[in-house]
Amino acid sequence: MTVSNVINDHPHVKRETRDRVLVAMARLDYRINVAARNLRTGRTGTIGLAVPEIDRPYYGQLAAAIVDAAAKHKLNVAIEQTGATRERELSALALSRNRLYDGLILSTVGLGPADTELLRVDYPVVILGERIFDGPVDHVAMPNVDGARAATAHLIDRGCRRVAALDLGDDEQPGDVSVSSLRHSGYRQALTEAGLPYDPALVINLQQFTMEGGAEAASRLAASGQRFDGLFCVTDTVAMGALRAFATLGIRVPQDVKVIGYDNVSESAFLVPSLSSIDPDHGLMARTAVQLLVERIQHGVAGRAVCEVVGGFRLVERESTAL
Amino acid sequence: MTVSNVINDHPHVKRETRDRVLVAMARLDYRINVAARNLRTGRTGTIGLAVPEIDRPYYGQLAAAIVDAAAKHKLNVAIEQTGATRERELSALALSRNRLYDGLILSTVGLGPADTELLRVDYPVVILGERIFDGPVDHVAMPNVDGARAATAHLIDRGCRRVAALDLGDDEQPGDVSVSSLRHSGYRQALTEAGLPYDPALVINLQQFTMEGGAEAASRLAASGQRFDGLFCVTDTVAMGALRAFATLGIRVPQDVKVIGYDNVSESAFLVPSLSSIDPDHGLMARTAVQLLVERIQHGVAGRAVCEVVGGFRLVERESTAL
DNA sequence: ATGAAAGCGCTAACAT
DNA sequence: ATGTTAGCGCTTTCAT
Repeated sequence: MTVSNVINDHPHVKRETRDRVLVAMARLDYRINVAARNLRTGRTGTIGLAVPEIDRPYYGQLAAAIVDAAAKHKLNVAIEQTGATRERELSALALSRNRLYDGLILSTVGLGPADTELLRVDYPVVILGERIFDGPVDHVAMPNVDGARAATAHLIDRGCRRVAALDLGDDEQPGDVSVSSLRHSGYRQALTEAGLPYDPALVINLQQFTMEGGAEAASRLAASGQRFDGLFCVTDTVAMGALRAFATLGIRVPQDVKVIGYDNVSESAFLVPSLSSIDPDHGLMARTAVQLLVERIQHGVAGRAVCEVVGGFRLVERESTAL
Repeated sequence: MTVSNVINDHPHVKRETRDRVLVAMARLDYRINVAARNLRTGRTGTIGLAVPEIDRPYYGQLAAAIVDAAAKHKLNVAIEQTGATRERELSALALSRNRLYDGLILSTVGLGPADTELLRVDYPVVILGERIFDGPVDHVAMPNVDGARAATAHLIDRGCRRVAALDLGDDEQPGDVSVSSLRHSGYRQALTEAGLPYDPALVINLQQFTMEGGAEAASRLAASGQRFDGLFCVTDTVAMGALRAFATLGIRVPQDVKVIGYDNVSESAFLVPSLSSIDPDHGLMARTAVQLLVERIQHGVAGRAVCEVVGGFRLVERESTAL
């Protein structure tokens, strides 16, 4: 017991006793058994992070920020890949429920508003991303609508009059709060505010939010014969694919078309041309998500009212939208 | 006990009994307590993955592959960021020693040959990367020398006669087996084999293996006044920075300089110009590393002789080295 | 300031 | 096929 007190830095241990214990520990090459401690305390010291795919720049950079933020609370981070499927997002939830993790940060993409009730669980969860509003758990959201509006307004401000978009358009159910539909509505708002018409022919539906998807959609846009002088892309990764496709097609950026993305991943500054983007401050989002989770872990799941945090953003102007 | 047998799919449970147990479990919303199982079995079902930074494309893509490979063995993956420092690589080792993980895949960058003995631990470890040869643990290595030689030979084959390199040069201790020095020696070998002189003025030392580092080093190379018509970069990420710097400086790729990288990260195919690279087959490396670790976990750390696996590679030709 | 007792929830080994 | 016993290594509680 005194050994336990020494290990956990409890007071009421005589200096000399502590030293004797420490010497013995060193001599025996003693290692604490984390599993036994977990069983006894009910805590694991690990939080789960479920993201669609860790090899996408956006999630990689988010994960790095979360690992750092968690380390400040002495928490480890276990990463789960959900492949953006509803099923595997639910299975990530189940793992936490098994007390493998003290809490879970879940980047929702597959879960929809219909799944709200499934999130009503008795252990700490923070949603990072969209698709579920007014759910039963804390939520750290990006300024999707405002950011997309600012991005589109920036294109218009730079003289674009036929602004296209690569996203999922209005393809989804009403009431949809996916990242794509939120950003899409920001795009539409900016057009309206500038007195420009919304032309569905300028909205190209992506197959996936990847570089491949962006390149393919941009090629379809160019092949459609529609005139366009600006392009809003739902993510920087998609924009990267679009820039590549335009280069192949001989479409010059920014001379022929100005392009802007969303996320401001670190690659964007190094593209040719460098990519203008909306920077939602990943670091702050990560710190906030971890902070909210830690509060739930420490004060119980019902410790305070559910809260919803929406971050700010910054418009980063680069070559792809230069005059 | 019968409940335990049902949970673990043991045989010798009557069908009817099993069903009764399952019904009761559902009714009580029973969740297995992983911590208790861990304590009893001595396994956690989680392996650790320690990489310098998860937000670098190379490590992100490696991590994704490892998470997938581990999932096939029903293992979770916890990610540790070491920041490429020796100290934090050692601390990742310590965490596993505390039985937090069943084993550890360690991407060494900071640990050197002098630390070989520190790896002589009594739990499963696989080294993924370089810097420690003939160590006491299994090792999955890349074909650094051969790959770099093939990359450089490709530049020469494309007509380059003054081939520069961005890496750490010969700056390090003799006997160094860092990724950089291995690739550097491949670069030199290719020059020698082609009968070209090795010119230290064409080797620019990187501050860091990042896009920023690559851009800065490429600018220094251009500013040095040295003529060069080819550039071997120690990683694709560094090459991405170099391509960006050349664009800023008005140096055309591939007309003025041909550029090749190493790693074949997925971004490389989408750059403008797209980047030629050496593809070391991350998926295979990841599967091999997990396989080796699982064997150690299942059959004990001393189950078989230490083994060293070096993967193959593929030269991927893209626009940056076109004629 | 130190220690004795109890038990977290599971499963290996051993009856029955 | 099912049940009993014991104990993994720690920490909370309660003596001393």
